[in-house]
Amino acid sequence: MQPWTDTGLRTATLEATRTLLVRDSYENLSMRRIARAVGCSVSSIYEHFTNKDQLVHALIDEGFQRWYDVVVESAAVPGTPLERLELHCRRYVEFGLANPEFYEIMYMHHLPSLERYPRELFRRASRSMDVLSALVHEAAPEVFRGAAEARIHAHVVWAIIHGVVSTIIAERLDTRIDKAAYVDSSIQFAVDAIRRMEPAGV
Amino acid sequence: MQPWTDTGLRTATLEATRTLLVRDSYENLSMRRIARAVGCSVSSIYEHFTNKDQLVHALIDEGFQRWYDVVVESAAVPGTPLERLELHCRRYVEFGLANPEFYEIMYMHHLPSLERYPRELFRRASRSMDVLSALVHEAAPEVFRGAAEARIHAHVVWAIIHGVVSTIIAERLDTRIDKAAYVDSSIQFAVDAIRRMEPAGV
Amino acid sequence: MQPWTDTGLRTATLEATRTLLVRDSYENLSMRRIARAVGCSVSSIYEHFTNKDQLVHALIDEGFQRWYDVVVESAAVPGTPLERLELHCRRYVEFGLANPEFYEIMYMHHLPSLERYPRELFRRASRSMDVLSALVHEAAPEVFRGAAEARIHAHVVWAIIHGVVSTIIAERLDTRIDKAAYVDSSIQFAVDAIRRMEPAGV
Amino acid sequence: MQPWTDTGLRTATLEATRTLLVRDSYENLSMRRIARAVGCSVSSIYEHFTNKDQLVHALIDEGFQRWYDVVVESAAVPGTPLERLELHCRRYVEFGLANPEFYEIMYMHHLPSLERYPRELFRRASRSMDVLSALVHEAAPEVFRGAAEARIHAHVVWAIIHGVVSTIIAERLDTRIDKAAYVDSSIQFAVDAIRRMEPAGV
DNA sequence: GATGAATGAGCGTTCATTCAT
DNA sequence: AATGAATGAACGCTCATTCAT
Repeated sequence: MQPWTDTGLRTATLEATRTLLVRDSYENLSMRRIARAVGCSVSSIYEHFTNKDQLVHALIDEGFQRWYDVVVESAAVPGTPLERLELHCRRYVEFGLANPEFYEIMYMHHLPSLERYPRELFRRASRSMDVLSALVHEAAPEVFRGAAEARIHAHVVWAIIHGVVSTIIAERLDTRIDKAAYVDSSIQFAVDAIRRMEPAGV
Repeated sequence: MQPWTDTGLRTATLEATRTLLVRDSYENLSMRRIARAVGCSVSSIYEHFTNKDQLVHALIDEGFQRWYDVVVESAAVPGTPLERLELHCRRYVEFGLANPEFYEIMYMHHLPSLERYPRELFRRASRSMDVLSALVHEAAPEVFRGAAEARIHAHVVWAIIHGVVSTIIAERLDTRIDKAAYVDSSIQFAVDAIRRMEPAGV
Repeated sequence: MQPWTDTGLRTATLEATRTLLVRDSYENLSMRRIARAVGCSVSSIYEHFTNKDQLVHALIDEGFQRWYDVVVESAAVPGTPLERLELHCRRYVEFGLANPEFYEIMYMHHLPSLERYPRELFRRASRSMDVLSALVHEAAPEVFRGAAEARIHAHVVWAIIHGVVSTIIAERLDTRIDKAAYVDSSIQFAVDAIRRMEPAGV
Repeated sequence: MQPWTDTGLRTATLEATRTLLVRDSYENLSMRRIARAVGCSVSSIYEHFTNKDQLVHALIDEGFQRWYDVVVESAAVPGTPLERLELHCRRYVEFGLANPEFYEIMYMHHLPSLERYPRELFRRASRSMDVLSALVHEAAPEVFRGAAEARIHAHVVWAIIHGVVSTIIAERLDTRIDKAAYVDSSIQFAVDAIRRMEPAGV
């Protein structure tokens, strides 16, 4: 049923890599460590992934797929556009905080090292962003002269929630700040700004 | 009078490191490369910095100092609190984009690797954040029941501008997005949200 | 009737190996690459060849067989002994330059790595040399007190043509030298030296 | 007095490499083996040679220098041109057989792997060949219409002696052949051929 | 204050080979 | 007859760091 025959080791490798990413961050990720974590030889990993890059790409891909699944599922939840936008934002933060290992390689990492990231995977990565753009457009249709303008605002919304998630993940949030309140405020911030655009357009 | 005796090599090392960070990114930073860039032996660098970590810490410190200088200078510019908040945000983005090498190690880098970052330096780092908190409090004084609440909102504001800068630096901004418009919209977003809080408090 | 049952894969393997030898030279020859070129698994090759060594030996053997075929065919061409000697030399150079991949493993390669090269194959390899010895003996029969002496001179003749071929194959020939003239002169050299022995014997 | 300060390790490395080349041939030469032979760490070798290539180049260079020293010394020996040509050939064979490790990397190895061999070193390598060309020209001056023609014949002479040396080094010489007689005959071959050119020019 | 020499650990990757199926 | 899975050893090379001078 699966597109690739799973020998177990492939899955185990991806899983171990994920774990290592959480514990030691990307910079300390090495094929040797992965092998040690999996409990197999280094060369065995090369049987399943041609490269370290390819292995990471596979993980990134899995991350974007997982996030896209959440996006699709959220988009199906009934509610006003603004409610759905808020849900989207909330799910984004939840996803990021629940999967920091994915989040880091998906969104926080330098592109140069991922330069050879295949075009097709890139496309898969941007699908979710398109949904957000559509949501923003839907939430304040009269405001934006076109999809282009909505796209900018979608990216601004994304800047907020990305700023929130990355700050928390990088452990840069002031310890005196209540995390939940911080997240709530940020999302409120984003949604309110879009909401207030409606009268502004009149 | 100076906290550290400067033989010239110390300064040269920091400078070379900065240059290397811009050119090759943090991942490719090595003591050897630095020494080669400075034109001295590796051990000479160890004469001035006990560690690679310590050297990077010194650079981070320098970055926070630079940013704080900008903050102080901006705070002195006359204008309404909201205007000064906007200026602060704009300067922040400018600073980040103009000094990506500093920005990366200051804000985007994992803490684990900097675990031993001394407490004192941390404090120096948060001074600028305090100014932002004060600015936000000042801009909408009746709204916040206390400094704590203002602090949260200041962090939300920061999440936005940090999201913007880090997205651009990590080269993750959709190529179809106009960068200037993106920056402007984001700052407008942040300031407007704080501004609209005024009547909300009534 | 055949000494080995040929499933097609054996032949395909030898063929692919030959191609790889031409393209990537012996140093880059690996079982993996061969398997990839053949389009089968690595283990399948091990089904037909117990070793990488054995596979190479089979190829060497094929090379010596090919060269022997040329030798036999050349020996059948009518002409004086000296003419046949010249033809032999010319064919040798032609064979070497046309099959550099064979030539390299046949004549230029270190023996140590082929230590286990079976005695029988060695014998097959020296048949051609025997023909050359016979030719030399025939060309100047009165000169040599015995086959032993003729054999030495045959090896000297071979040293020349081998020197020529290996120099060209190793790309060590001075670029200012015209290759054809170089080959012609060398062969002339060899044949003339043998020819002039005739009167010397008187 | 020496152009480079010798810490001993550099020299030891070159020496060990030479030894390994004789024992295990170039194909089995590895930085690890060298380090093991020297009795130091791998990285220590990298302190003295930037590359494996560079290390081998240094050795090749030393080889060509050694051979050139012999060439110059031989050229100073009094005698007729033909006698000096013979001496040159004899010394060549002696040098090759006495320094097989040098000979292999100097003359028998594929160029591709040495592609990056610096131009200057190449020039140093060809100086000796120029001397041989001059010797051949001198030995039969009326024969050759120009230096170009002499150069070809010099290369033919070289093909002989190279063929002899490489055959012996590669252990490809028929065991029934007396090595000394083989060498003598070859050299006689080469010199006689050049000598007989004199009357041929009349 | 500065350096040359040295090192052990680690990196990504490739290799020939084995073995159960 | 053929294969997928796995492995240990080796490869060239870079790293942060130490230490005697």
